[in-house]
Amino acid sequence: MTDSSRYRPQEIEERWQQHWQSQGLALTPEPGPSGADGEAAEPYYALSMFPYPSGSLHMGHVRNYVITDVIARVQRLRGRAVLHPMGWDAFGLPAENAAIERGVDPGAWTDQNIAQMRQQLQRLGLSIDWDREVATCHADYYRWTQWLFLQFLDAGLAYRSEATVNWDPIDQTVLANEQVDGEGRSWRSGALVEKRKLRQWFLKITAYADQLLDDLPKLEGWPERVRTMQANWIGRSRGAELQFEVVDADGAATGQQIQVFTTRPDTLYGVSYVVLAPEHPLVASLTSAEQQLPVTAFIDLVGRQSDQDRTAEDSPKRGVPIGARVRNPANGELVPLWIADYVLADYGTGAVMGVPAHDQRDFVFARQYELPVQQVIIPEGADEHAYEGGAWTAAGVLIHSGPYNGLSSSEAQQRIIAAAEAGGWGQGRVQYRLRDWLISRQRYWGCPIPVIHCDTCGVVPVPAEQLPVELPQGLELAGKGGSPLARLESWVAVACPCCGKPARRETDTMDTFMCSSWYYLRYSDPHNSALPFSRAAVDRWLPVDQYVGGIEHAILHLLYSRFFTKVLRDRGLLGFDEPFSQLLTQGMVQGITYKNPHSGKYIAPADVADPSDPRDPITGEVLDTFYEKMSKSKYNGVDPAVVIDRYGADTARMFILFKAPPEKDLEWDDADVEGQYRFLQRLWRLVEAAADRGLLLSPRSGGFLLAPGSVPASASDQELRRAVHTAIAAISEDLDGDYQFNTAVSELMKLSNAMASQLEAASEPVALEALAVLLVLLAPFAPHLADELWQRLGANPDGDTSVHRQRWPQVDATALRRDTVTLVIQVKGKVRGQLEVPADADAATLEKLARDSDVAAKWLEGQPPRRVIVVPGKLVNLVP
RNA sequence: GGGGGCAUGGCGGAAGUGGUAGACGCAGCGCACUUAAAAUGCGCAGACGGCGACGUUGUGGGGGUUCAAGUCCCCCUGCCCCCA
Repeated sequence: MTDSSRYRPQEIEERWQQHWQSQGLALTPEPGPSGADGEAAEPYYALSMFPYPSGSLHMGHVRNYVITDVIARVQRLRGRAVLHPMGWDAFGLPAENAAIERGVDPGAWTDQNIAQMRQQLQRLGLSIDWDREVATCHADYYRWTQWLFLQFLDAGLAYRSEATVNWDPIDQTVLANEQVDGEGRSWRSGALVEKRKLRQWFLKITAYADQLLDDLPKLEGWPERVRTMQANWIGRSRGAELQFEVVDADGAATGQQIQVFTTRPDTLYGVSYVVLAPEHPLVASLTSAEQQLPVTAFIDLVGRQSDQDRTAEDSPKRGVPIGARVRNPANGELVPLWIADYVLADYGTGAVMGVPAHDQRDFVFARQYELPVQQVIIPEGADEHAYEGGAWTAAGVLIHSGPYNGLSSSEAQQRIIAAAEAGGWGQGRVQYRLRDWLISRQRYWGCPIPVIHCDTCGVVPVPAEQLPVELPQGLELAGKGGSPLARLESWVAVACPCCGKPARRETDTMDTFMCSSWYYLRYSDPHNSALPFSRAAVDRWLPVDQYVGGIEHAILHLLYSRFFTKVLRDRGLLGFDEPFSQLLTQGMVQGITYKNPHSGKYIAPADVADPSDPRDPITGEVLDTFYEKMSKSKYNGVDPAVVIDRYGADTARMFILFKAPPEKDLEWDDADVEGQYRFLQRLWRLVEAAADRGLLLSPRSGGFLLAPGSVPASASDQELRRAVHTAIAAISEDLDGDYQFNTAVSELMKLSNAMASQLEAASEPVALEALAVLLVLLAPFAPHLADELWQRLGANPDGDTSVHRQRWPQVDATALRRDTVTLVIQVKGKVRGQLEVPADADAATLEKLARDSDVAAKWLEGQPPRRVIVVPGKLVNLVP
């Protein structure tokens, strides 16, 4: 073989990328009748979660965009009109921090990063329609984020309110609940979040809690896990709101009421105290003179704790009585009123009834402060003395509950709620864990909230025709002390759009998740300068057919986007209920990681001399070896650019698709990358050798398949054809709905193996069919190599019949047919032998063949089988 | 504590509705080519026993249903994720 015909990806990939661009292969066609054949092109929308433009592409990005690219390319080959766009989630703190640290302009810094990442992405050979690119930090995009905010405001779904909020002391801003993790830390800075009472903007996502929850079962194309996570997050619980009268020292009603929320109204007779959150508004007025001091001290103490610390089940429960009593509305009993750390002001009514016998937290609390424990529920069928100890929190049968004795928990709940509603002391209520979405941020690099504060008119929206409210440029950013925009007096001071008097701009910017909650809608109509998108465009392309991204967005981004979609639907701006039909949550890309177990230090793989016996290069200690998400601090990252330089994008793509199923974590392994490179080289040699022998494809597009039903004369031709059509069937199935790229690649390998041994003996039409099918099936995975070989086979002499313009091949069922099949003979369920039998033999024939076989003779020892099970085409089981 | 998911060779992973476990690849071993190596090609390869044809055993552990279980049911163990 001449040297010039070796597979050198470095020499072909960039050329094809440029060629595809000049041919407009990735541009979004208008759906509808298209092409000479007049076939209707159905729209297909393939979308990856857009990246934050950090400036450098990592392997997680590569995996994400390659998966979506394969899907987009397959759909094009299947004749769909494909929308496959890309954009940038470009507002956010890294740009602002870079500005503070290095004195650069955040906008310029971001644009430079975008340019750099776009170039890195293009090296992967992605079929992205760059004409539809968006960046959330550009005014022609955020103008519409502001416009949409005003829609929320107009709908009564955006409001400003004073609330106890999460404050990130490092990033100097507030955060939404969704952005605080289980340990009470900021999702971005990792700082322990503090509680502050501030006046902030919220979106009323709770108004859509029911819909967001009830529509989850419709999302059949979503992983069960994500749906469960969202359901847990919304956390709907049904219960009751009950009123306890406050009484004075003599037991006379004072006229004040305490409202408690409970999911267990059936335990009402077991109440031995009532607890208020320390922040509850009635605490001050109800505290008795002698309890004043301890109550004040306690409130001060609790103020320094996080919600997580306060409500964790294993943390100690603390509280103080405030010196007042309330009356149980069911039995008239007087019980003390306490405040305690485990009750939160903004959850439910900020007050709970203490039922130590049937709630674990109440139980711990009651034990600690020697409050009475009254059992009112017993397990069904148990006697009332059978249980003693921890709280019995399950449902059961009521005791010590007056008229409700003997009822089941669920029946008692209904009756007690009914009694409360009739008696005017409570009602049934649904409670959510979901809080309203806090969207204001005291930072510069975000989308300005388009309202103006006027002393006369109050909060005035900026008129739509004055949008965008542009971010002022050239600001001095300090990173401390409130919103930077607030210090820019020339920007803040404006005339009220309503009355014309001097007024002040809102200086908070929006949470970046606002910007990312609607970008997938903008791609349908990215250049619209009159609206964020036209109803026609958005309804044509959406919902997104396939969305691909990381599981880390299971709650935040996906919940917010669903919320946006439902609100915009109710505003008549779009006509569907859910934004994403199918969701694929791809696993992480992990790198091999070495860690010194004693010092805890990470060691770079390059410093480990012998990977089979990894040791610390300095101390010689044996290192721990494991796979973990790639990151700089662990020295376990692999730079995509280095891999592409060395092996080409096609190898990187193939490796990443083959190594693991898409939703599982993927362990990066250089040896496997080499293996993948070898496979592509084998393909190259296989096709080149065929071309050298004069096997050439005519440029006619789509005409490479043999007529359906063709049966070649020779057995070897039939065998090759069977391999070809088996591959078509298997790969088509792997790419249908739930994606199994790993097995699809392995089917390509099998086809290539079959062709390597059978192609030379094959007749020309069968060989050409095999070659063409191989390259079309390969095209979505290794697009450069497939197009190069397609051309080398003569199928693209003028450059306009690219392999990517072909049609996905159809399976010819006759090619899969066999004359004989291997029949497995089992004796008592164990495989004892096999027999070649005619493929069309009926059950009786198969049974006879099996009974008469040597295997039967050997294992049945002359005894006739008691029973025979025949699975036609598969096996015969002889049971002695 | 509640919920969701997972467990298959040395490794990554395959196995429509129960029907030949280990496809495909990596690592490994043998052979060919080579002065040699690399590359390439051909072959072997779950474990145990046997020179062999074969046999036994085997999908985290234990039980069950079935002619037949990686797959279905029950119990247990371990790991991951979400919510407390």
